[in-house]
Amino acid sequence: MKPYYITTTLPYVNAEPHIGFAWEIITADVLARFHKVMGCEVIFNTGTDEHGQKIYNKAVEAGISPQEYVDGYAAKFRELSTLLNLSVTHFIRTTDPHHVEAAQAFWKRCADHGDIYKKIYKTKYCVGCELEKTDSELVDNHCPLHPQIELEIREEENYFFKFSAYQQALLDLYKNQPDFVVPKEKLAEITSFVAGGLQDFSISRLKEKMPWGIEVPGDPNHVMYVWFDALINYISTLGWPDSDTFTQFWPGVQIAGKDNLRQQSAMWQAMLLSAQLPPARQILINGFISVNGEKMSKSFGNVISPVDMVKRYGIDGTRYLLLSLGPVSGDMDVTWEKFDHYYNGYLANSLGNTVSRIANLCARAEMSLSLTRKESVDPAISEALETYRFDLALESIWNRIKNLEKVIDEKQPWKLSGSSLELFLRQSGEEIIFIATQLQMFMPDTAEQIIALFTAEKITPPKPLFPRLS
RNA sequence: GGCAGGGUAGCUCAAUGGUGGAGCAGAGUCUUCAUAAGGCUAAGGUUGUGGGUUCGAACCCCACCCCUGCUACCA
Repeated sequence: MKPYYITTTLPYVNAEPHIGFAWEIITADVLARFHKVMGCEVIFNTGTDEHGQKIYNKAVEAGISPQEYVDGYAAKFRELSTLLNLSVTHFIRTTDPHHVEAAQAFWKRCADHGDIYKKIYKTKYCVGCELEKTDSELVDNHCPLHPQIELEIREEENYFFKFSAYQQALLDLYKNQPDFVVPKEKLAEITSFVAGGLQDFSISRLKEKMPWGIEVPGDPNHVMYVWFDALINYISTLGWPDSDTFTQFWPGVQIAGKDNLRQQSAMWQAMLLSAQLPPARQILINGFISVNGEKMSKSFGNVISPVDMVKRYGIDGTRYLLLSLGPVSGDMDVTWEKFDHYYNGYLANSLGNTVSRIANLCARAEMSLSLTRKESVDPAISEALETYRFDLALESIWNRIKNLEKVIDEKQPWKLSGSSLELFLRQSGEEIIFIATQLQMFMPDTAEQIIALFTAEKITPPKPLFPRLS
């Protein structure tokens, strides 16, 4: 069987699971299920990114050990698989012992290849905040919170990765593989970034200042910078360095948010090249979800969590609403009102109601139809999924539902009887089973329920699949 | 500032040189098998602005206005 490997990015565990990540992982799930249906052996990876300064600070703040802190969040992210009915096969935590070993082995390979060196790293420090500041945080080269205080320059010795050595190799990769990053605007963006010149980046932190990380091999005074360690999960989860699974499944497809473009499609690829491993097969970049035109944030109080969505719309309702949002490449704006509107229109009134109509007609007729399921994927759907247009795939399914509704109105089966009624019920029953079969990747439970309903010995009037919201 | 993408019906978007389309919302109408669901019909656009090329422009060219993203060490 052909191997197919897909992975999400690992969410950083300093907050509750976010709707944007739910979107990312649901699209990954559809791709995983799709490839499985197409006959591939599938590995679907996700997990949690657990090291670094922010987590360390939060743990200290909460008065618990970093490990306790991340254990709590890792459990919550693991629950997403159940919450959203995901076909995840691998869940990796960057604190897993195997990942730690793999990260150290990876570091050694980069070092052996001559791509890691020590350098004095200058940081800007605001005495007012007692914090290091990055350039992007500064206004006019001053801390925005303490503009009257001059920033101190502090120096520390860090390990650096020779990112700059991979400029040409990355440009060649983008050129030779025009679908390496999708959508293509993002490939253009990363190409222009890399073409503009690369600076080596620091990949370690002094342990005495920030101990929560993987120890640098051969230097107990340093831990790896969280990015360097986290990216390696994509192969450590496959058992790298010593594993047949790795050789069989790598390279794979990576899904990431647009804020991750550079890390995934440039830094990580350079790291792989340095370790003399093949680059990823493809990076799929998705946009952000905003709420009513505003960025989702706790301070605005407008956060929509996947848990809340599932409570209101059910698992498959949530999956549908997120998948139908639109081309995953762009940003999408949502509101609860819009979600309700689409839920009622597409799920309750269209799909759910059509299933009820036909099932009721069948039940009244008391005929034995003996319908059976047939596995097949509509070419329109595989075509849409090859280009990651989840919205178009769903649209093509809903066109069939709409058409079925038209046929019901035209044929007026409630006025039919005998063989003409049987013919109608058989045809529409087969059509609804076909529709449900197409829905399997998107709404697995709903699909099974519909198929079970219509392949039953005796078809009975069902409960509403998606009760209308008032 | 530079680079990239975009501005089409009230809303979300489709249509890349040949009579501007769909869904949703709103209007009218038919129907009752169904979750007060469904079908049909009509209406709705000077395609951001100004110029140009062309027999013909939403589409190509020039200028301008507006929106979004990127312009590296935040995980």
